[in-house]
Amino acid sequence: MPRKASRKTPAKSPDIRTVAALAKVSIATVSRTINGSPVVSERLAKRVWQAIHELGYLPNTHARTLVSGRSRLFGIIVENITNPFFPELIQSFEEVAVAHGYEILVSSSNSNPAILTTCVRRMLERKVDGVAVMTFGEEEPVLDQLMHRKIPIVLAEFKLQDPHCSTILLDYRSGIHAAVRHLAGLGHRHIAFLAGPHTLHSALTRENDFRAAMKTAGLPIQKNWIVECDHTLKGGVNGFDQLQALATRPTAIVCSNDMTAIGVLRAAFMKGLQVPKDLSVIGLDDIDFAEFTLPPLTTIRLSRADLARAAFEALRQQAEDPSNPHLQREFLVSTSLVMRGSTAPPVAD
Amino acid sequence: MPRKASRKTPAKSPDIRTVAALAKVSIATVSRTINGSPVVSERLAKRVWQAIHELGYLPNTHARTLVSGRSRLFGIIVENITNPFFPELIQSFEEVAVAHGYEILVSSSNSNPAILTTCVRRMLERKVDGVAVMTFGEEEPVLDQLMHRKIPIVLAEFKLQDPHCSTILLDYRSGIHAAVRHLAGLGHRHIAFLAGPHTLHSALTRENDFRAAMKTAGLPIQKNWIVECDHTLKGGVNGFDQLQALATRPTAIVCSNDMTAIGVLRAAFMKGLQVPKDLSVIGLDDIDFAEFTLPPLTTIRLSRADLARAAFEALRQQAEDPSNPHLQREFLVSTSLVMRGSTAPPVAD
DNA sequence: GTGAAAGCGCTAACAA
DNA sequence: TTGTTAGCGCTTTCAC
Repeated sequence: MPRKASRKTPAKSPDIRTVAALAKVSIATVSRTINGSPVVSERLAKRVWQAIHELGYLPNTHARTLVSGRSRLFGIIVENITNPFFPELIQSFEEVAVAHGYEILVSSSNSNPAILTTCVRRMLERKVDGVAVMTFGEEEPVLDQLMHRKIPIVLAEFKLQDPHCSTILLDYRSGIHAAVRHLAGLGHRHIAFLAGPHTLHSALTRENDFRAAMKTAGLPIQKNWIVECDHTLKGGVNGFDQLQALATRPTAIVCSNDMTAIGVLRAAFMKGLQVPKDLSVIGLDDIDFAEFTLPPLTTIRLSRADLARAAFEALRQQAEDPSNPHLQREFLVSTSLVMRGSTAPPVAD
Repeated sequence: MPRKASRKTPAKSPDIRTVAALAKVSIATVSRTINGSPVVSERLAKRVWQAIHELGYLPNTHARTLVSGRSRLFGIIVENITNPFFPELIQSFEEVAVAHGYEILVSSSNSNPAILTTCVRRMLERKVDGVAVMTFGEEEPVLDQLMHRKIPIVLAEFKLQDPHCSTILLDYRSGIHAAVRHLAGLGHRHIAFLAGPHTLHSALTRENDFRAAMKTAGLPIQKNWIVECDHTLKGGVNGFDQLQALATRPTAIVCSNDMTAIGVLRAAFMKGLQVPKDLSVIGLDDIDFAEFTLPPLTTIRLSRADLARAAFEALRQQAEDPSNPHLQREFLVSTSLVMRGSTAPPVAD
């Protein structure tokens, strides 16, 4: 009975030694082959690949990471995965990452500093090669942990004087100016802005760009017409209600993000206002859903794919080629107006 | 000049040896302390923790994984992260996982078998301790890879006779019966069903449950009134249009998921139909957004949190206690009707 | 061009 | 109770 032969050890999954044995080479050669080292002779390489396929061998990334010091893992921290903007961002980030042989670790901070800290800690334990912090302005508390350990980071809209930190600048200006110009061209003079939470850099930037755009367009800014919301649907509803309670009301509303705008659409409908006849609404982000609102939302598009690509590229450069003097530390992602059905000339007043 | 002292090696991050040295104990004691072994004396444990905090030491998970054979990593594969159902599921899954000291790897298959295969491969390389395949019925092609390697898997709505595979059964029946009963109670007799793609088990199950519910309610099923859509917004629009083109039209539509229902809402509005006055609509899932549609969507709630918890629990049991004879291999997640504003009695015909 | 061998940071036997 | 030590699976010198 071939007992000894048939049950060596309880059938572990094949490792580099198994492959080496089958291909009749050393494990070094197997390693070189897998990593595409040019020194291996074709003859041996072929035998190695053959063995690999035969065994269905998959290299153990943990072992690789341990010895090489590189995990090929990038973390991405978003504010809230439940906000449609982020899954689209994650999707694109995953795509580029996988295409380059990286894996990603996703976490939501839910705008909670304590959770954010935990996320970072977890990523540190998993030895990520870099972290994309896509929380748009709530990141300060954790930056230290990351920088301290010299982990590459990429931030949105927040510059940091640190050799390991890159920034993606979002050029809201172009999109917001286009939006205001569009509205002004339609004849609107009374334009409100539903801002995001003032704790977010991005929200502040957007608001400032709106103010600037209004000034450029020669339009008056009414203090009452800039109201701080929270980038949620419900926030948009509330913001709209606040605006409606005013003595003089705007004929158009620019929102700091699409969710807010969708909230406005909804609230306006409930109040019997017709968009765009009675009120023009413009969002920001252009989430997939914006196309399907009623009416379809005119909005300022911020490409998630562009953002994701920039974030990945920033991380990749830092991780793979940190000493390159031409390392790009600032990336720019632009915005643009996409016209749909939620804007029209104001009713004569 | 203290040159030698100040630059030992280029300041690597502290490892278990550094901690041991600082605490004046062996590395074994450090390891035991970290892992909560009860044998370490309080005195030493205290010194170790002290050193750990002082150094900001974080254990290297890759090293741990390598030696222990367990990565404390679970994979979760969803069909499409861009569908709002899934981020909510992922969010809950992440929460339970992290609470139990696990990390998660997220991937979208985008209903593409080739991508699915890649996802699984990546997860295998990262040595996940288990995979939750939440693609609702497109999983067959990859199951083999997973089972072959004896990785615990949990599937939604698909039973497999394999010792490493658990199943989460979704009890659509209760919810769908309640929905039909609700509609019948309102006086509807002409009820249509906008199904999901027939390639999905879950879609088929939902459709069958609808048929059964209609039968139970003593209502006729018209062949024309069951149309296959694709679980997207656009699909809902198309489905609605198809129904409208019919000679006799339903007064109520039950949809296989919320996105479809939202599409119907939108299409109905465009056609000048008022929901729920002219048409009742019921969705399935109860995504966050359902509450904010116009009118708010009456829908069959499928709790993502329950689903996520069940999936995690299934995986955890298999990963941590595979030989337990009481291991639970089937989990049930139920559904229930949540009434909102999209249903009403039919107009007299 | 190829192989032998030294670790990467940790856990788990085994000794003491 | 604590410490010593042998690997986990791999990459990477360094010889040959």
